Amino acid sequence: MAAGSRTGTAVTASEVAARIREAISAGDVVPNQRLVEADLAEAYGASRGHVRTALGELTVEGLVERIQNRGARVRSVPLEEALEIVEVRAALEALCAGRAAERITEDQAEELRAIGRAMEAAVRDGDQAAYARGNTELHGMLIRLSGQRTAAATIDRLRAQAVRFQYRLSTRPGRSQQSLPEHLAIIEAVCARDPDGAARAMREHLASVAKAIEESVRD
Amino acid sequence: MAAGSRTGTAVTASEVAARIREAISAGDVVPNQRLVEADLAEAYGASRGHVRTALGELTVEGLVERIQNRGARVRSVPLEEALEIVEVRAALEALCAGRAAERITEDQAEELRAIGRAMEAAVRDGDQAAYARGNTELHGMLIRLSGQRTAAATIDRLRAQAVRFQYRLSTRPGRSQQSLPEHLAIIEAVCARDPDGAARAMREHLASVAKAIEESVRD
DNA sequence: ATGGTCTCGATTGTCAGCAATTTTGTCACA
DNA sequence: TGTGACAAAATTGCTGACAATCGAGACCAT
Repeated sequence: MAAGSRTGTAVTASEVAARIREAISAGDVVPNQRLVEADLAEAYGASRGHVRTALGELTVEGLVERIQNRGARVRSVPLEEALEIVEVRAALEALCAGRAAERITEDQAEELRAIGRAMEAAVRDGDQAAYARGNTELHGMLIRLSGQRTAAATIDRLRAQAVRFQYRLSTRPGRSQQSLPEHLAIIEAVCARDPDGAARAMREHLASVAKAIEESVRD
Repeated sequence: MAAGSRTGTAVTASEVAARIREAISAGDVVPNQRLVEADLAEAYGASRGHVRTALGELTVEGLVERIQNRGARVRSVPLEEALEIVEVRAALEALCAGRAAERITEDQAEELRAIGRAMEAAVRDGDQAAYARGNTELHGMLIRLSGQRTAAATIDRLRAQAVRFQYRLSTRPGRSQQSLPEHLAIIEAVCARDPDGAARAMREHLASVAKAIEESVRD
């Protein structure tokens, strides 16, 4: 609905896919919501054919579920699978954290510490949005520093699937107080160029995330 | 070419995708080989539209590369990326091996040991095909035992991408002699219900695979 | 021979329309 | 009121035709 259609511009299938991906990430469309081809086509100013192929892409990526003759809906990821995803992310982000610790330069280490300080400040000021931003930056920077493109792509895809749980978590009161020391431990280990320590700290952090997700669903 | 078209049966897009996946795995089509839509349509007895969506799927999976107006080709995975893939697989299969060690029953342990004995016999008899079969069974069984569906799917997808290097490796003389003890160590740790040991043994095994791949390309 | 331009064939990309299927709405009847 | 049958609407699935694009080879001038 928020999406206007610019007349004249031809919107490709991958552009449509990107828009839908964003809409899912932002929570504009919720799990199990139907994605009607004709509606999307009008909303994004694309042909139905392009919308169709976009939905195909998203199905392979695991964001969308399709049933024969019944159309596409946003896939609803069950708790059990979300925990699996966090487990896999733990393995991969631990790998990345270790590699990052091996490769980080002094300038980059200072940048990482700055993120840590910003997150501390955010917790002190109770600024949830700033904390979430720092969280994203931290994980993103470690993945970038690792130079592991395959792991990066895999993590991205998995995170997109579990976005609903991530969202729940970040708005949970007291969550940042708990995770801040975990994040600082990761930063410390990476800046100390301790690969094993960094990997361990990352695994512990994501184990705590898994636990928090489980608790947040119990309510 | 080997693929005949059964007249009368309607071949769906995912069936075509499966056939092409097989063809890539089996080495019937080689990297950089063009995949012409009309040819595939005739070979598999499908419409061009179905072939098109199949190629779309495979592109998202990373098996196929598409260039605007120039069609699809089998993606050629560079060495550097193949090593990244093995690294990611190491992290994920180590996770699976650990979980398998936690969950394995006595019956399953005996089955695992049987695979180990078969692999020993294959090396003794110089039966490369049997060894490769055991290798596949072993890794597959550990992944299944772990119960980690997300990791399983990810590993599958990655392995399909790097299949060319796997193939090179298995035909390399002396390779099985080197990897047999690594495999046996994994089996032993899993059957001893030692998760950390199993994970470590798996990581070491895949580090050795990475090294062997690098060497095999240098020639 | 070399380089440039042009044309043609091969191939991909796109669309509109129709067929098939599911869902929704209506109505008669117990 | 509830239920089943049936018609109508909505939606997806598919195909065939056409437009757009690219590469190869012919042809020509230098």
